[in-house]
Amino acid sequence: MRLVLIDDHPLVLQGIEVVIQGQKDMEVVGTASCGEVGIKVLQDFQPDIALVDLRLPGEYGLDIIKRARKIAPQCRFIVLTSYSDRADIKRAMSEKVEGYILKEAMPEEILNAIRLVDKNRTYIDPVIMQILLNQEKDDPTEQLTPREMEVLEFLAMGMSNRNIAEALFVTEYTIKKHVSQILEKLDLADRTQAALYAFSKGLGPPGSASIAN
Amino acid sequence: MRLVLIDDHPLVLQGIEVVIQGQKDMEVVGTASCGEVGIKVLQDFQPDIALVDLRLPGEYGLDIIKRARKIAPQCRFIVLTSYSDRADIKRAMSEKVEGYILKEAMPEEILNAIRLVDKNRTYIDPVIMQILLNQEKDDPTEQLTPREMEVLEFLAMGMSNRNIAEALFVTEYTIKKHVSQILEKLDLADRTQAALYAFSKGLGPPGSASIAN
DNA sequence: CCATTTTTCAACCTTACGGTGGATGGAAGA
DNA sequence: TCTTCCATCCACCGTAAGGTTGAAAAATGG
Repeated sequence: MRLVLIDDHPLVLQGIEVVIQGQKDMEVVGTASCGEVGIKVLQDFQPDIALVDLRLPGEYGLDIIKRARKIAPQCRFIVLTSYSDRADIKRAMSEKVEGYILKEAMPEEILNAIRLVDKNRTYIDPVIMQILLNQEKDDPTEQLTPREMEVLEFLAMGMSNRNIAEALFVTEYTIKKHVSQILEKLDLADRTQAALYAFSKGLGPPGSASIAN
Repeated sequence: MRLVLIDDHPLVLQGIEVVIQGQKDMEVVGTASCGEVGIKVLQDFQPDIALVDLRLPGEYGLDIIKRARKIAPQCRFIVLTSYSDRADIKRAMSEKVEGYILKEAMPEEILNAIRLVDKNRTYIDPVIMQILLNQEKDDPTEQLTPREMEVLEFLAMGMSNRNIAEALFVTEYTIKKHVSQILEKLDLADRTQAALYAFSKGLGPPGSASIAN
């Protein structure tokens, strides 16, 4: 198995490399600490499996995977993520990948995942699986219609009803209606609470929770 | 030098350990992956230096350091943090520690920091230093008076003027005045934008950005 | 002690916001 | 086909929010 690692933390890189060096059926053929280099490495080495961090400087790890699919079609991708990133995980599920592992996981679990994926199976960390299930069970945003979700995202950007109306090419009346529905469904008092709620769930300007100022 | 490592990511732990094993003047005497165990380890081994992750499950790494000061007084503390946590860094500066390093840093930099701290000096990653300087230079919240900051925190909790007034034992007029001042000073349109702004800076309900849902 | 800033309170006005009720057309599904 | 849900638009109403101006304690700092 030829592996490529993409993570912006040298220590994590080192850690994984050490874990893998102990296995004789695996080999790390290349590493990268940002997406740009990562793409290049994937193209050059054409590995069997790539471990990619979800959070990379500049662009999301998922965008890199999307691009990498084209230049390294045979490569399977395993997403590395942290438990504290769970707000992003749901969004991450949109792009299909072969595996999800938590950085909090034990090294053995990582090896396990790699071997499973090598056998053309999918590995999703049980903790992540549980997060997804729980989220879909009692997440009030599930009650929102697609259009309401769209409006909620604009709310999370601090926009007024009028601006949202212009952005969506409808009248302000319509937006007011949607906002009312959102507030009722989520049991919130006003748009500010809705904005904060949405923002805390990872909506709003991408990455602003971490990139803020 | 006797070191203790506290980080909830086994891979990072492994990475640091490998880096340090190559040095003959250093020795890792204990590791922990959460605050509770961390305190115990610090008490038992009484190390010279401890590397502590800023984000730990449950409580903030800083709270652990605060507690650890009492049970391991001679121990110097180096905070490990990620660049994406920079919203937390400012808050972290309140608790005085001997060193700050980024996980994105090269291993040599970490060794360098440890050696400096061992010589009773302080090491702050130049990138972090720059973040702090930039923040203090053009951070609009610096223009706010203490009272306005207080009100801003309530805004970040999604509270109405009336509720804030009650909480602070003043009239609603006063809060309206403060809110107007805040909006003008920060160049924002309405309370929602103010709330989002404050929230992204780490105000609002503690840790809700990451613990949400 | 004086100047400045901060905090507080107040009146007035305009606008945005949120609640309520109703109406329409379309799409999806039983 | 009929029903349900969704998205859209409209009107009315009350209240909250934000801008403006002014002013008077209170604290700060030289």
